[in-house]
Amino acid sequence: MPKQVDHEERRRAIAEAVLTLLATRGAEGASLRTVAAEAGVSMGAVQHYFKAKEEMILFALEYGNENLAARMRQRMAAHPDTPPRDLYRYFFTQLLPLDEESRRGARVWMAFLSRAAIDPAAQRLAAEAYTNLTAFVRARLADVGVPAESLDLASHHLVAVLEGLRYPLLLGARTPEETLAVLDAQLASLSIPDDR
Amino acid sequence: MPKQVDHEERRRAIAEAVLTLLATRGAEGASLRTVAAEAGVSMGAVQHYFKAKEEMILFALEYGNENLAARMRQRMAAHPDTPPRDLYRYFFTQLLPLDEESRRGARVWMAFLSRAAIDPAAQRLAAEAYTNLTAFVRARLADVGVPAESLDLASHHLVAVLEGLRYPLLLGARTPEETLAVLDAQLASLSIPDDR
DNA sequence: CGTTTTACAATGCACTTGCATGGTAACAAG
DNA sequence: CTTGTTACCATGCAAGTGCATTGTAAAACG
Repeated sequence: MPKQVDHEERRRAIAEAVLTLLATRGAEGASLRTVAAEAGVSMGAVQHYFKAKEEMILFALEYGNENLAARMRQRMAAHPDTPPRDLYRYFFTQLLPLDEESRRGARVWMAFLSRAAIDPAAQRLAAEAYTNLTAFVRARLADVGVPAESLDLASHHLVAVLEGLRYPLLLGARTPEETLAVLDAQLASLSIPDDR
Repeated sequence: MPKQVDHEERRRAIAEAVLTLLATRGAEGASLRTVAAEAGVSMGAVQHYFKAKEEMILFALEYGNENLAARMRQRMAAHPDTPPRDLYRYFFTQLLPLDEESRRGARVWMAFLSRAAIDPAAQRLAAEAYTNLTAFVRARLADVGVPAESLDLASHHLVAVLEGLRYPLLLGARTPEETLAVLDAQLASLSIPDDR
């Protein structure tokens, strides 16, 4: 066997380039050539690791999702001593495009959605991402004592608010203050027991 | 002067074709040629009415927004005898992709958003559309007696919920029942006086 | 050593893209 | 009838697209 290369590592590096291009230049901006240039490799390399463009895009989107989820878990784990009550608002604000990193994520997610509206494979991926996010939010709400019988509705409701706050904020139709006010109102409406 | 043609009418007809293509084949599916074919005219005709593709797309998006707003107003006006209390939930459900027409609208709006993330002109248009929608929702909430001091927050909150319910429903990650349950929960949380 | 498999690189191809150009047909104004 | 303006249509073009093909260098294996 020839040159030993970490296959998956290379694919992830290319996926990073795809995500950057999706965020900065949109879906049309991610061609085989621009991706290769962004990743600093030749077009042949990209073709070597992905047999078709569709596979490349889908891999990048999936990678982006897993990566986001991993970073979230990592951040939650980085504060093991902080009680859930103090942590969960921080977690939810991380899902809003308030800094450059999450702005990029929101842009990628928009490109993802617009593709999912057309491409069934992307649609399945996006639906799965929604399911995972909802499950995660549900677990956070359970952490802070939202009663079991309202967990379904509360998590659906909160995910909708988070999703709906994202785009107006990203486009500048809302200020961060207005956005956070709505988030706080939503969190306040949850039936959280205030035991110390 | 030559053949008398309703200039604006032709542009709107082409805009309809653009919206159809955006909804069915996404942003990449709306090329000058496909638009011409969808509208049943030659490519030269499209070029005659729009000097550049960007102008065509932006016009179509603007037209789509105005059209949606007009249809909404028309539907509200079609029931002049119904009290606001009974009308406003109907109005809000119309903004969710529950039937084919509003599903098309939601798909167009997604294409709009993904373009707005890249193109500043589209961004301005989209931000304006959010502002208009929020103002309209605010007026509806005022109609049903939401107190003045909570109108800002309530309208922002409700718009976020509507926006956030749209995409998971469109992608099949939520059922219509789950979606409407969240909407009803949001409406129930408003401080509406229940006079008689 | 030689062979084989992997990891690219370079180029070519058919196709689509937005746009420019040149022409033509129709109709109103003089 | 002539002229001028409008409303197209047909075609051409450079650039970009995804993908196939071919070539090459390197390293593990016999």
